[in-house]
Amino acid sequence: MKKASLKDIAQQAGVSTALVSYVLNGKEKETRVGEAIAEKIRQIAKELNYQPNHLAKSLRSGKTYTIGLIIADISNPFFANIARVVEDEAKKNGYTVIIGSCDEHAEKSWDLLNVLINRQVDGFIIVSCEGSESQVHYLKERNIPFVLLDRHFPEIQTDFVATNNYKASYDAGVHLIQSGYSKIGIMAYKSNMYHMEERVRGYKHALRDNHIEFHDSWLKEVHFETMDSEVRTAIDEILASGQRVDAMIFATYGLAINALKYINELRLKVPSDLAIVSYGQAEVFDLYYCPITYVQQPLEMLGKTAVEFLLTKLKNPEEGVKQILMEARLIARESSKAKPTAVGR
Amino acid sequence: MKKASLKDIAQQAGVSTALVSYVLNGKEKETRVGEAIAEKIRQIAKELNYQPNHLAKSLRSGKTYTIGLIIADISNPFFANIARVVEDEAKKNGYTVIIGSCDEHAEKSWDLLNVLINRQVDGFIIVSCEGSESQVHYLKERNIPFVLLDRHFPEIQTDFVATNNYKASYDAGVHLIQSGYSKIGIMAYKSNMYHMEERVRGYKHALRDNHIEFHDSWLKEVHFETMDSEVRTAIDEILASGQRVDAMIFATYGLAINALKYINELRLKVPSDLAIVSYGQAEVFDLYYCPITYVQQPLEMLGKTAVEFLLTKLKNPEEGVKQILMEARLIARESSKAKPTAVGR
DNA sequence: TTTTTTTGTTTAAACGATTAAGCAGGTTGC
DNA sequence: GCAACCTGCTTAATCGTTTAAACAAAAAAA
Repeated sequence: MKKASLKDIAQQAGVSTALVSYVLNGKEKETRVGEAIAEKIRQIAKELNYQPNHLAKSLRSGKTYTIGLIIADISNPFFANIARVVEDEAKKNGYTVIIGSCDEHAEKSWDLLNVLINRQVDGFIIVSCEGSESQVHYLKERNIPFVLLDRHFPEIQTDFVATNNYKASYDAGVHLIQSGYSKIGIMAYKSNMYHMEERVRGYKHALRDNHIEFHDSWLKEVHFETMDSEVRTAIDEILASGQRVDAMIFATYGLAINALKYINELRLKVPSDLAIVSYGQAEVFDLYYCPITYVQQPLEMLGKTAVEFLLTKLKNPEEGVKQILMEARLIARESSKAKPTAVGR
Repeated sequence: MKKASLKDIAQQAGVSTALVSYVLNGKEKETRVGEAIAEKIRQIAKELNYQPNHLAKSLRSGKTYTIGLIIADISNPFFANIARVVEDEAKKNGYTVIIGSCDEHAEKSWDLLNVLINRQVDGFIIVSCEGSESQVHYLKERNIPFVLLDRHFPEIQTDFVATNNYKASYDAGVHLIQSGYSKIGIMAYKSNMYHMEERVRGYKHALRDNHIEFHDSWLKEVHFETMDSEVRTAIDEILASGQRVDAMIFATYGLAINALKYINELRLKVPSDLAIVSYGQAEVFDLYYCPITYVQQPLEMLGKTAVEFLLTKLKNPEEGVKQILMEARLIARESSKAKPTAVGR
């Protein structure tokens, strides 16, 4: 059973395809189609279960009603959740999303970008990875609409929707300090991505503003690709250091997971041996024997707003640059509970 | 800067678009294009950074090199992992995946199906939900290639790739029994989906084969939509019953998560108060204070095989029906460790 | 020299839609 | 009675490709 096309309907109705198109697109009034023939066309369309061919429509109109979503990894719960929000929000507006995982790899990201551009997506929502500045510039030059999500490049003027990571880390630091911890480490990715730097900067400022001297050994930066092993040595080091930390901030979900596994192996007790605050969001944090304090990013709003920005841009390409930093919320749990032995406050 | 088309290249080279198409598709030999002109065309194509328009190609060829993946929810780690495997495997073969989440809702699933059919996907990989039999029949009638993944309808003859759920549950049951538990409950979705029934059936047979009488109160079926509250009452009941269970099997990840939260609230100790085996797969199971024994489904193989089945079907639509049930592996952990008070063995 | 074959290229239809423009035939206005 | 306007429809171009078929010119075979 071949799919019915406009032509098939036209033939059955004994009219031209133009009329069929008009009627089926609700333009019968403007184009003065006879009421009787219109009804007949609708009838036949229903009988043949006519479904318009999106490819043809898109080729003609230049609009595919498709948006490309480039993220690091769909199997990471943070991105999976974001993706879900984006999918739903897009669908609400008649758009379809194509998701691509680039594994924090600029090259894969380029590939994805090109594949999706060839597929004529109308625009992109992108969680940029390190070294992908050129891709952003390319999109700007080519005048392809896009919105950066979760991460952005401050030196490049673009639309973006992200979290105020500085503030989030600052809050996390202050929270730990107020809970009586004073030797606070942080683990982050080795990266010059702005959002990562901000996460570290916020933490440092929290220390500074509370008159705690920062020690270089407290900052552990690991490579994304070799995270599994590096996290372990990093933990070993940070615990062995002269200034052994009593609390740690993990700048991403992946780091926290790896660290927690190792911490369990070491039989360290959270929070008595080590207090913890992490970025990210997942069931683990609730179900861990000692529920983990975490930085709750406004996932839903991030995703929705990104879609919204992109869609308005698609409607009105001339509109000005839209940028927004959303505030995260620190969800305090057991893993950072006030130190019983705290003397200070 | 408009995108360069075949026509643009043809104009610059002073030839017809046909030649350009031939050269750029590597058909210069068969179609005897002059070597000099061919080189010139390639040169100009590179200069203009020509990227073929996928829409036009697809419209002409009837192939989009796109496959639709319909799952319950991309934010569920099981599906997210599957999706990732499918994405990678598809990309390897030059295909793009469009993912849709239907929330176990037959109606949403229909919507997705139609949207994707209109977008002319070449075929589908579908994790069917309850009540979607008609959709499967529709695809068969319309002769649209598809493979069912993870779930299937035994009464409908289709390609499928799934787990041997009967065996998996049977193994889970036997494992618990051998570990000294004898009052074993199971929580599943209220559903007449085959995979769910098999999970219950395997469990029942494990009891039967080990001369343990099954009690109706040991089987708790909850509705997917109202899972949050129903799981709690189910746990309350199964623990209050005359035949209080000492172990439980959770037939899905979602059920386990909800149950564990409640079990934590109740301050029940796993496994001493209640041993646990669960389906699903996620970091939680590793990091729970008492690592959870779980049924490890061969995610990677499931996804890869589904793509493989679909692609061979796309290449050769006439080929016979392909069905495969893969074996799961029980990963035994603390949550089902041998009962210290066990008398039997 | 004429016919056939080969070579290199163009033409044009097709995929399935949209839409500006054209064209009869009927009404209305003056 | 003739221009102007409506009404209801068709024609044909277009989007960017692919590809069978046609074609002209040159080379080979007769």
